[in-house]
Amino acid sequence: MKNSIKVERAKKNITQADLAKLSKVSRQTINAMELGKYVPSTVLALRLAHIFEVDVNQIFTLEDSDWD
Amino acid sequence: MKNSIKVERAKKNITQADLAKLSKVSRQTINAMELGKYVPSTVLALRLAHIFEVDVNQIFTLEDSDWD
DNA sequence: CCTTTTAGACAAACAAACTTTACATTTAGT
DNA sequence: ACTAAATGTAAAGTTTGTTTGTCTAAAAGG
Repeated sequence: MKNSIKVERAKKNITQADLAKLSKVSRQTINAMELGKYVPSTVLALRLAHIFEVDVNQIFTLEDSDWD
Repeated sequence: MKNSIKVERAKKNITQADLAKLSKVSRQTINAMELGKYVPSTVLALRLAHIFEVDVNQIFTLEDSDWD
C-alpha cells in the first residue's frame, strides 16, 4: 500500500511531530508510515484524511500485492 | 468507528461468505466487522471500498470517540 | 561553525487485527 | 416441520500496528 502523507504534510507545511500531535499518535508512527514500514489502522487513516481535508483514497492507494 | 458494510452488501445482494471470498479474509472477520467488534486494517478497508466501488469514507466514518 | 530542529532507525513491549476451528442460532425454501 | 443456507459467537493463536525510549544524521538558522 502506498501513501502520500509526506506530500500532504508538505502542502500544509507541518513536521512529522506536528502531524503526530494532530493525529494523536507517536512521531515514530508517522515516520515509519511515511517510510512505508507499516500500514496504519483504519482509524488513523481516517484521522489523517480528516486532518488533510481529503479523502482516504487520495492518501492511501492499494497495490497489486495488497491482494495476495 | 462506524461502517455500512451490511448495507453495501445488501445493495450488491451478497452474503458475508461471498464478501469474505472477494475480500480474501475469513467470514468471521466480515461478521465481526459488521457487528462492530473490531476495526479492519486499512488494506482491508481499501479492498472493501474497491469491491463496493465506493470511497472508503462512504463505508467507514469516524466517531467522536475515535479521537480519544 | 555551533545549535536546534527535523528526520531516520532500532529494539522491546504491549495492543489490536486477523485466522482457524468449531458450534449455536436464525432465516428461507420446499 | 424439515433442511440447508446464512449469521452470530467464542477460544486460542499468529501477525501486525503502536508506544516509548534512545541514538544517529541530515537540514536550517543564527
